Amino acid sequence: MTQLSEHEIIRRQTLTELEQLGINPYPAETFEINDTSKQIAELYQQNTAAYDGKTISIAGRIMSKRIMGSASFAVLQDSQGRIQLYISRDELCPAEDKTFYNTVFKKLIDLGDFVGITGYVFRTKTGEISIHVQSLRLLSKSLKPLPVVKEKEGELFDAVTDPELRYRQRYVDLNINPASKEVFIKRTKLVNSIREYLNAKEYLEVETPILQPIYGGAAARPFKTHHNTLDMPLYLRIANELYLKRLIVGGFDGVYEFSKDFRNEGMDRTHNPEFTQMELYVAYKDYYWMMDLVEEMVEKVAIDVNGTTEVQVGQHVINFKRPWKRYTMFEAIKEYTGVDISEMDEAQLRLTAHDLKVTIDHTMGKGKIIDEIFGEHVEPKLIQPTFITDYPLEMSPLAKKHRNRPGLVERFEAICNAKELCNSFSELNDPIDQRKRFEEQVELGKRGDEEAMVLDEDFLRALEYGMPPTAGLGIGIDRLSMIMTNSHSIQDVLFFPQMKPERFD
RNA sequence: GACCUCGUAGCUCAGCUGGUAGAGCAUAACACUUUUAAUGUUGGGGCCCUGGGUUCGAGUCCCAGCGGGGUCACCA
Repeated sequence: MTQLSEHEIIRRQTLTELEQLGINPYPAETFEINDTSKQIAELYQQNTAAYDGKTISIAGRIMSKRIMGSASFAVLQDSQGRIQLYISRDELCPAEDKTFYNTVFKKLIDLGDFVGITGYVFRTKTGEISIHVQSLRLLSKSLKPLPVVKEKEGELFDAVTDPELRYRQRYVDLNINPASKEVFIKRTKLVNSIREYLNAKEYLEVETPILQPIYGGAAARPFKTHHNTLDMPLYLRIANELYLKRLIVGGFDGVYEFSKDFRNEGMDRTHNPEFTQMELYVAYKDYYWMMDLVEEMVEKVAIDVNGTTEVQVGQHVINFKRPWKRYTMFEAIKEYTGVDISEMDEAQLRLTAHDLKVTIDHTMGKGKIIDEIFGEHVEPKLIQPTFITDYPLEMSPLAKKHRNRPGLVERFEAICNAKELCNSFSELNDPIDQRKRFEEQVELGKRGDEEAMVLDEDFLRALEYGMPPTAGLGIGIDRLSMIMTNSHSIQDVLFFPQMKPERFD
């Protein structure tokens, strides 16, 4: 343990003093609550009479104290917000003995302590809805001082903005930064919104393994672990695609999963080693159908989370109202570079890339070069939600070949705020083609591509039994949350983002 | 991985061309019966991220490390 600060020493002393006065700083008995700060503020605002003669009982942390002799004001923060307390000595201590007010309340109750209070609602001279306290009970003592953030007319003073403190000690951040709390409430609304939408269509929410003997479904480096009893390596999943498709083979028409996936790669403001995806597979559908679904679902999410289809994101206002623009990848490149590459061979593509100042190397094939041109010249310009369709075959080993465009697959991504929002295709259900594509991946792996896919015999066996035509979708929940909450960094939408260990010396 | 940048009291931050540590809030004591960034008076509180170096002297300059943030690269 680190050395105690002056504040911490003093708070430990007050613990002893409380005990000497017969007050348990961590009582076990339940304190019954019958209201919240938010409800009181809203209801009293509308109808003062609603609280006539009513004794309310709420609990939370003391966030500030203003003592003026034998009367005091304090601010109580509960899960819903804050409300002012008015405490008068002679009401808290009607008898001769004023110890509870003079000593316990004034000196031994600190900022951050949890208290339960009863009293009645009124409005102060200055018009603030407050609680006239009749009884106060310590529910839990705080031994470390929370940072004190003050506020006047919406302006914050001494707000804690240090990202390190906010991410490492999220419990502190949530207590003192209401905006931070709001982000996480919105994230949950977003997840609920998607779930409602998919449940209404009667798709089945399922769970599939996180520990997998063979990882698959995406191009990424996995985390490896080991099972002791079986004495075998296991991988943390990088995607759940292959398991969900097995369920479509098994006869479900629509399955989805919110899944934590793990990728052992670089970290930056849009990548955390563990992240959440929602993957959906629907039988007898194709990627065109899935585009309609994504538009409808994300539009609903925007409304459920923010009440409108328009969301402020950085400098832009992004509008999720349907319909979204749709381009094939070739059309998009032509639109933003003026060059039509749809008929080019690899040599011509290399020249074009050079002309467009896109850096490429010799290991890149046709598909990769196209992807580089797109990534350099198109993606950064796509702010409003836009579908890009029909990707090069080489980049998409799990997608079905395009019905009438050779060399391409039936795949789309939705791009928004210059970032991929989701990825979807008409799923490859031809087991012979799938085996070939896996084998090509294995070749890439042998040549040193650490992200190449691994051949999954059991998955191929499943396809050989037959999988109906299926549309699949993966949508990044963290990225969508970032957009819907105007968050600059993925760390702002994860309660506990991954960080290097803190040192406690 | 490369480069840039930051690390000083519980919190927010000053600290000059190197001269021995400052403010506001918080905290402690006193006063105050409708305050609201409450106020007034008086105190206490620092391994200046860590370790080396230069120097008579380092919070400050140099090197290395640790941690955070950013840009780029890698990567979906």
